[in-house]
Amino acid sequence: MIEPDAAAAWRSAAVEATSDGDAIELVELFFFAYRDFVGDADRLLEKYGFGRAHHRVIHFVNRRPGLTIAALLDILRITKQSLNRVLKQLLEAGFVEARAGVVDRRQRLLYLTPQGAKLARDLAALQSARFLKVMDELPPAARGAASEFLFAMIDSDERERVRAHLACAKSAGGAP
Amino acid sequence: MIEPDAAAAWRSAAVEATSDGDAIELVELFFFAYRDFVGDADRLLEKYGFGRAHHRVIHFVNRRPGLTIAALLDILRITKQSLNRVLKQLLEAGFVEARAGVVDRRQRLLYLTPQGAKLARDLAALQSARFLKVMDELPPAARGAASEFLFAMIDSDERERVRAHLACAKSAGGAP
DNA sequence: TATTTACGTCAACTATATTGACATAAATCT
DNA sequence: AGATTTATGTCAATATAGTTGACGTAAATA
Repeated sequence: MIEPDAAAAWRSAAVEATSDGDAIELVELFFFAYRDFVGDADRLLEKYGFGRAHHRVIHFVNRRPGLTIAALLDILRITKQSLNRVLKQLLEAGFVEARAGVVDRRQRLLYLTPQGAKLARDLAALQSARFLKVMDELPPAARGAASEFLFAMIDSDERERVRAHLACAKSAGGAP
Repeated sequence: MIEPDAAAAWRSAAVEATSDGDAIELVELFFFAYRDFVGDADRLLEKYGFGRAHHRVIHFVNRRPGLTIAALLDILRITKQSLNRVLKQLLEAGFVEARAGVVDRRQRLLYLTPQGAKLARDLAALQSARFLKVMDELPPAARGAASEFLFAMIDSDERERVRAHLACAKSAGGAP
């Protein structure tokens, strides 16, 4: 076999150097990959009458219980008015709850209710499943490269913040 | 040095197997990476009064000159009414032109005008630049893995179509 | 006490998508 | 040739997710 499959062909072509044409292909692959990636969750959210905006709130509150409004706005990069609309819906529907901050009572610390936690688990399971399947399909040597690649795609002046977010979420999610 | 950087640490952790927790990290990295990736183009489009929807049309018409409306709808997965709004703007602003199909005169074959082609080049340059920089930062062995990873992230029943699209665009873009 | 901070809210607007109905011209089937 | 299907355009109403700007309130802080 001269060309086992197209993915392998791209790979071998890109090992030495990456041309401008290859980069455009990556642009398109990224577009299609993200489209399908969010599609999984969209179908589940529809059953609850929620959209992607609700998903993002549920996701990040799940990852960092006790998140403040300001911190969430900083992650999502939207205005408080825009967040407030979806957050209000999630609060009223009983998926998220807000407790007054203990150190600073102006802050509203966000937590998922059991119902919200279940939806978060279901959504995470869908999206994790895609990644786990992908990692299974990929040769072992390429697996770590995926996260390195995604991390490198983030604005360099944002990486430290993302790294801190991941580390914080890891400790928050891990210990009881 | 025990831990040169966080990306390498994730890599070594993921080489053997990918856990559920790792997958959630990938979900977040994908979110942040896509957010920053589209941000580049957004800032340029703003100067023209265009949005992401216009970008997608310009991108795919540039990649496949002579694309029909139906083919574009199939790629973008939106309704004709939604496409029509942005397409009309692009036609009126002189970035895209439509010629009647030669074999089937009902079809409107889409092409970029010189002005549209310039914007397409500028947008592509921005997004390619990010990928080229990323590929430069990544160890050579990880470069091909990026496209393999993105391709694997696409719905399996869609991959053939995407592969065909890339092959077609490659030949269309290459020859004069 | 004065000011700043964290957050909520009302209002108007934009961009992008949807569904549904209907129109037209060209291709194709019978 | 007439009937039907196909490719596309268009009008209208609606939904979601975002924006800017202005104003309010309670709590922390200078």
